[in-house]
Amino acid sequence: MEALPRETIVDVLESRLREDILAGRHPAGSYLPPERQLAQGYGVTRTTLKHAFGRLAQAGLLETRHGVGTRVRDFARLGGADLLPMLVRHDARWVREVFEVRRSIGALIAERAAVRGTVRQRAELTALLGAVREAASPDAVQLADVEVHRALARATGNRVYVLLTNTLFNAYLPVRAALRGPFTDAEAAHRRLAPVVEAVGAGDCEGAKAAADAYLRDTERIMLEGLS
Amino acid sequence: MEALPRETIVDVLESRLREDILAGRHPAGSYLPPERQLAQGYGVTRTTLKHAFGRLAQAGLLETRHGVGTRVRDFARLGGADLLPMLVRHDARWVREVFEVRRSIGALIAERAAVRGTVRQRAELTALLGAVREAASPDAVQLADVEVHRALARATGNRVYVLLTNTLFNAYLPVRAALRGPFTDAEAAHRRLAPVVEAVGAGDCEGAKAAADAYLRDTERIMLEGLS
DNA sequence: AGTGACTGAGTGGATGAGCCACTGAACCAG
DNA sequence: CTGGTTCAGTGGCTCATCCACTCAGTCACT
Repeated sequence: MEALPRETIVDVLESRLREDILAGRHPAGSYLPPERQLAQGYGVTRTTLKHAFGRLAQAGLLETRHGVGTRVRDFARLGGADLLPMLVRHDARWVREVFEVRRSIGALIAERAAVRGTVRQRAELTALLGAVREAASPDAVQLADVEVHRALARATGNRVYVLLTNTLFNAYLPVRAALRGPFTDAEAAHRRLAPVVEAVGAGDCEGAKAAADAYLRDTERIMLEGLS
Repeated sequence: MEALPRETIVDVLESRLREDILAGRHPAGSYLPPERQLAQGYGVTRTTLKHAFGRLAQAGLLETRHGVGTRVRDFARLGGADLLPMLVRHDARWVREVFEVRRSIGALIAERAAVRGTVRQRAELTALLGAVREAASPDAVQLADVEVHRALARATGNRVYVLLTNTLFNAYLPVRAALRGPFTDAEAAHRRLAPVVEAVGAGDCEGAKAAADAYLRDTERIMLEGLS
């Protein structure tokens, strides 16, 4: 089974603050109330509040200066891709934009993987593709599918592609339950994905690019019509 | 002048821990020593240590479970692009991989911007390009150059491209002093970048892609030869 | 034997009082 | 007007203490 969900006070406080910020209740550039006051307002200790602040600062949402205060960063302008998970959770319209980028980058990755993938990596791809067909539940199919894409990214030989892929998946996985359309039928999912793996396996760079683009376009369509 | 450098204990402790993790002194999957023991080892309070832990957990390097312990995540496999800045700082070999990806994605962005950029955005690009030529110091040229690329990302109409661009810049800007080669001559920098802005302004999608690729290739070459 | 409740050691989570360090503005002396 | 001083307000950090969770071992009961 799954491990997981513990909700500590800091977790809750962090989400609460994040929501307040993303919803614009604390505009970019504005200063938050002093820690002592804010902590009292939320009914927590200053220490606890600071833990939440620390995380949000690390995420790029806040910026604190000793002796001055804590201010909301202009994350829409300067923020990095690690904000995506929280942005997607906060506003589903981001999903479409994520998909568009995912499609372009997915095609790039398939192309590179076809050129650079090692024999070992191609074999791994085939094995992981098989796992998609064998997966028992739609959820498992979805996760198996993700693993194939991670392996594709690794096969580019460029670790930055792996990180980017993870970033995009991190944005997508938390809301994946709503996007399960393409994975209800393991056989069909396997059929859609297979051409990509085959083209990469054959070292067919143009073919891999086209197959990846087609795969991502199909999957995206099915996901979004389920969302409507 | 710049604002900046405060080094709090938590900052130092965080870097120290991060180094220890990235260098593999705490292998992925292994548990860190208990907080009380570790805090004593570093000569700080447990509270302070926990602040540092919080940041690293947010960054995806650690994973804490109540009653069990704190464990090092397999960030190389599962980490997101937000790790890039620390990875680059820790090992310069990442820079080359970042550049390769930057080149591919930069071409994508230019292509989209040519198709989708609004009149207003094209005008902004021209203005920002002008600022590159006018910049007084190499450092200013470099930052003006970055602003042009941010604007290009905005012109795609897809906010995810903006975030990705920021992520890649976040990886690059902390070490930018070592990569100033292309920006010592403002006039030359302007000359290299101009074709991209022009093609985007003209709505020439193929041309923009080619120009961006050429620009990024040139810049990258100059940077890396300065690096040896 | 097998089952299930109980217990205790070890872990992280949270608190609140207290002090230190920094910033900026107001003030004041030159 | 300039430059130093003061002070109120802010975040940084520590400490001592308690709470909550996990896990493995125990032990009585079946």
